[in-house]
Amino acid sequence: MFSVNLNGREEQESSSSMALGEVDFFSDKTDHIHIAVVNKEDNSVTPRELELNTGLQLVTANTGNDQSTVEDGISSDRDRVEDNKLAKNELSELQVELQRMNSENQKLRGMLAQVNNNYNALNMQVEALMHQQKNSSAEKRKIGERKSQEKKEKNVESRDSRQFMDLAPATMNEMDEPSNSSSEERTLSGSPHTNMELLRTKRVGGKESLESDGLAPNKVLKLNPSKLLDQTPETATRKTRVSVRARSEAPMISDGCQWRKYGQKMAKGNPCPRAYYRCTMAVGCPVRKHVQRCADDQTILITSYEGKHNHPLPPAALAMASTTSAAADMFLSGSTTSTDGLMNTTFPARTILPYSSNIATISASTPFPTVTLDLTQPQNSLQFHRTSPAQFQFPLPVPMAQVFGSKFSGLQMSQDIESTLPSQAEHHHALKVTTAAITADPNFTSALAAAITSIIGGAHPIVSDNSTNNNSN
DNA sequence: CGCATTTGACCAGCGC
DNA sequence: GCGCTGGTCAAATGCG
Repeated sequence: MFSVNLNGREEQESSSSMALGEVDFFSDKTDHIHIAVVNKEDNSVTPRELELNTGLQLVTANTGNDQSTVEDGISSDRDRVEDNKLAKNELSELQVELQRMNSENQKLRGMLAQVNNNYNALNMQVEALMHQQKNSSAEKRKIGERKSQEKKEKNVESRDSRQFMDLAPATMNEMDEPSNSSSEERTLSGSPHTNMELLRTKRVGGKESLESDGLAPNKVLKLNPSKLLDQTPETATRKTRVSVRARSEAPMISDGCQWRKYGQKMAKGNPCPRAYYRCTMAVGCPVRKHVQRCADDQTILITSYEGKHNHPLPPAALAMASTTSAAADMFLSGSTTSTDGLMNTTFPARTILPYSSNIATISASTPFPTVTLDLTQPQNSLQFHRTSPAQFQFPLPVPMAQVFGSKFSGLQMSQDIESTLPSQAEHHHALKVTTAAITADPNFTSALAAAITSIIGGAHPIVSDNSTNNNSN
């Protein structure tokens, strides 16, 4: 026996002079309930059939006079009544759940839209910054050229030679083989895209033809960061260096790829030698990496990756490759939607990057724009280094952001703007989980793969297989 | 013997 | 022009 507060039409009935009534739950109909309305004054019973909303409005509560009394009814139908009530309760629960999920979905859509807006705004800022830097460098170059021309003008009697110099860059642009480095450099500053293509073309057939699709040759090092920023995303990604700092006693972190050591040098200011490795998983793979211990803390292993794999990667290598490639691509692609940086991976990083809660910094003060992933910070301490007076911050793709989580020290970029996107607290838990996994797991690749797998819900078969993907070193 | 590593030499960029 | 430095090459060496 319980009281039922009925909304709508039945409530109107209860508020009338025939307030007391009986609800007949024995009816077979689910949408109609027979109510025997009892007149208070003469106790006459008037059978009524009301259309009841059997959905969400049922509330079990005692409401004093304004209530309807439900009788147990006929004992032989008691089971059916119970079943009916259970079904209705279940239905209402499902509808409540559905509503809750809908509202949650709406929230998520809103958040996604907000993040997309932030991302687009940030990309616009990056592009504006690049244009600004490009213009300023072009002005400086013009000034420099003018000064040098004025110097030459003192030595050159004929004015015609100066006019020739002014025309030189445009002319050189159309030449296949620039005759000297200075003119080449002028050419490079003219049209970034064309120039990078030119560089690539020049290298093919040379002694480094194997690397024609790969790393920056020494000539490319002449390019300053502003020029690098002007490159096409595809080319720029190859020139971008992704550096990973991790604590490890091992001489090299296991990242799932096969590497061959081709050199070792003592670097200035560091007692530990720097080892040079190239990827040997495919002939002509342009990917290089440098491994060096930190001078300050020799337990920290600094691994720098350059280039893009030209072959399929094993699952264990996929995580790192996707992460580093996405980092480089993220940094240099601006607003492009190209997934070029993820080439040869089956890991659709961008498709699983709805949110990002991490702040990162990029260093463009080096010859290469360098993305630094710092895994040495204490976990869950959301912080980033400030090693340059001005920096530009933007969110990371989720594979990096969530894998490296709050350990991410940041990407530093010597620019004059600073903006910070709002972090989203709901990701902190996932970040803690993944970063904790990395911290606890001595095998870097395993932790990466496991973390990413957990992030994408196992949609991609990233499986850590240490026995088959061990590093050759 | 084949492959990976080591290591000195070489090259190019850059600053003075 | 010279020296320093980073990066790469290739012969020598080691290892299974």
